[in-house]
Amino acid sequence: MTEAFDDDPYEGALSLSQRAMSARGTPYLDGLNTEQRAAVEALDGPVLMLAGAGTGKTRALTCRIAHLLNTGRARPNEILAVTFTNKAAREMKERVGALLGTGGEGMPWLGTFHSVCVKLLRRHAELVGLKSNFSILDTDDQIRLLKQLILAADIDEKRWPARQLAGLIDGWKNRALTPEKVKGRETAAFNNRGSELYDSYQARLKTLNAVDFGDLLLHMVTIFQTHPDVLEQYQRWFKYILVDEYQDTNVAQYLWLRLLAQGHRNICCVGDDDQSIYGWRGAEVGNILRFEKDFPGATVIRLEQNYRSSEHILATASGLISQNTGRLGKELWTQAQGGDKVRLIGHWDGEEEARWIGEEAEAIQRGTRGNDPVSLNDQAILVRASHQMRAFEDRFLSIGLPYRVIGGPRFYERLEIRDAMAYFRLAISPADDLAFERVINTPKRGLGDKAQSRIQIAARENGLSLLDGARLLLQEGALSGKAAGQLRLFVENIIRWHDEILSASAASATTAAGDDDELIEPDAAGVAPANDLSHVRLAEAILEESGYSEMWLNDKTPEAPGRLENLKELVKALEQFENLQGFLEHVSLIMDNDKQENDDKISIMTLHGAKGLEFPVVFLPGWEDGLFPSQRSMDESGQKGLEEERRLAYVGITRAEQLCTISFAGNRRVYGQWQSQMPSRFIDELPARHVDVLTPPGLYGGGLGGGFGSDHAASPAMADRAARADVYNSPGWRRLQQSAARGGTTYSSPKPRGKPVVIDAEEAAAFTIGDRVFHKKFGYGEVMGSEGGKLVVEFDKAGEKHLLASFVVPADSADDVPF
DNA sequence: GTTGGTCTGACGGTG
DNA sequence: TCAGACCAAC
Repeated sequence: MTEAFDDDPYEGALSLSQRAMSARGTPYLDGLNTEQRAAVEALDGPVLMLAGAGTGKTRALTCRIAHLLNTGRARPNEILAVTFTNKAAREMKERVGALLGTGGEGMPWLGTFHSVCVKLLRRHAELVGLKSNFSILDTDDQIRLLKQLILAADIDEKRWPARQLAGLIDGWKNRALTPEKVKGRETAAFNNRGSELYDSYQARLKTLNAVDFGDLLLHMVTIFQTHPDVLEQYQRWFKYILVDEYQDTNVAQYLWLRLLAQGHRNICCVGDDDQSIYGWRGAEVGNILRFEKDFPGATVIRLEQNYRSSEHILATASGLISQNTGRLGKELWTQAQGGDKVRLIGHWDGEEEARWIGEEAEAIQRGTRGNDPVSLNDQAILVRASHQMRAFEDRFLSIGLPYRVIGGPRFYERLEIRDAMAYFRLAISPADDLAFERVINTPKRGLGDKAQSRIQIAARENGLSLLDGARLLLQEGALSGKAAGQLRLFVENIIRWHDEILSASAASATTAAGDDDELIEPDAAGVAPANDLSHVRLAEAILEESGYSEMWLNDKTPEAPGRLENLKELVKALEQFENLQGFLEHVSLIMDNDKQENDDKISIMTLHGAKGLEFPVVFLPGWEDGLFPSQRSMDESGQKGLEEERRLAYVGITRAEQLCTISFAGNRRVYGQWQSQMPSRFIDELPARHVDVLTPPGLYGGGLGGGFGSDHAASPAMADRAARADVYNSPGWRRLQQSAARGGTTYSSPKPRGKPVVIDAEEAAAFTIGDRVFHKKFGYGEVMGSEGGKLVVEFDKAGEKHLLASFVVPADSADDVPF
């Protein structure tokens, strides 16, 4: 695990490249600052580029690639450059292309970790018992498969849901732990059978000739570790390695990189420990903190000049992040001066917050806030969790404010698209059992649970795929008339489609022969526009002949037309690909959905999704304890979790160039129930000097402030003083902050005691606020009030619950009740 | 086997 | 709020 990087046989390469450098100009170096330039020119040996938010990291990185190519140190296909997102990969490709005046193609190994690994794994699949045409399961498939395994293991799926198992297994894979390595590390989860389930999951994947996302990395690490010859080949091949967002790498990615970097030792990692926000999916900030130990003699370059944000915004972000411990430490600075302070405003509830932000965005767009007009495209709302988006969508729809949701439910995750894709998958590989299961009874073919389980049994007993199992049953005449007829049709269709694909690919194989030029491959399977569109026709035919399109035509629900529309779009998207196979690959890895739109719209996205982006105007709503920082994060990871949330806040603030507005609401609907919220503890950590508080008096005190938010902008200084006095110094604020600091359980504002709670006619006044009650599952608690006919009880152990009064009894009578 | 109604528990994000 | 699970009726 700790192989030393002690010997570097490529030191002599220097003179060669220097010769090359003098041959061509280096215009791309112009305009870089000293540090950026150092980062671009330190080509050899390990380099760690600590690049704070907005310091021109991508610029430095792309210039570095250009420089590598321009100085002749490496050919485009000898550079391995990995990113986390498709967006980042695309951007880098484009920018390198622009710098060099080439198309931006021609860097086959610039991509996401996953896409690079797929490419590698297709070449070496047999080393881990797969065929090179393995399919990539998405989360949905994964869950369905795990569900079956849990069922088969006779474990209560209620108690141990498949989602949780998926999380467990992902966690292991992120840490590069194979089932063998997990054995003996058993936890109580899944009745101590977690590793057993993991093992059978992997076995099942192998028989399905499939991998999940985690496997892409894990398998490659396994191959590199067990086949030194393969590893050496790539160590030699990749002369330079570049890694974006290094702080987000997990253990598997880290090992993968280290193994590959052992050859030339030319690895350049770019990252910012303050922007590490993916701990929950296994990212190890430790990787970046440890870089200099891992790669002795590494050059460390800090990019600290910020070109993005105004002075106050930067200072606010810095003040906040300085509360974190264990940082590598960077001092961001800017030449920019003046500008608006970060604004802070509290609202009565989430809807009010959405309303205010909508109005504010429009005012800023028109320039009626005393500012220059800012288009909606240049404004963004960044939320902690995607469910917060809804309030904004509702509001914006009703006032007709154009918006776009970025990273919302993705096109390819829609039901109808997944169904259609399952048909395509079956056509390509009829043995794809997961796809078979998905659509065997969609549209309804009268093949319900009973028929399906018979097919399952027939398949398992004979070691066949479900399709072949079904054929067997048909041959034996084991099914009754109607079901048999439908099944026969289904099976015959699949085989016919499959045959068409086979003959189509046989035809194209004769025309398109060509060997791999060493490790150079045509980029991703068939993204090039195809002139032969037979696969598009086939796709249409599949949707027709399966009866799938018809199913939605006959569907009277309001969403049916939209679904048909989506299916059309799907078929259209196919035109860009050479064949169905290439399309499926694209979908499983790319799956992104951001269309180029030219309309002026405000963006709504999650904080995670906003990383790497910047906007002149940014709104950061929902800064409430429990929501942000998220309760779950703190429960799961304690102090570490809180610091990660703080980094997320830092990422949010640093997205803003000119104007950043933080807001919180006193009340919010959670799971459709109203809940009182407390301002986020992060608000208290903002350096007051750089913050304008727009909150009017009385949000938490007496009368609830309606009517604020309109006039304070006219006299910001006054509003500032008045508001600060109220918000920062009011007893209410202090009390809230103190109870937050105690980590108190109370998310409810104080309620008057002794007032009867009317639940319904029968139960009227059965309970009073402040009553102690007992519930058979949640234990003892205190009645806080009522809502929507339900009792609100704060349980000592289980927290606040909303439940029917009939489920609790007065605490003192608990012993009398035979539960 | 299908449909439809009620009940329950989840909502952190990504490839 | 809302999807999925569950159960009763057709």
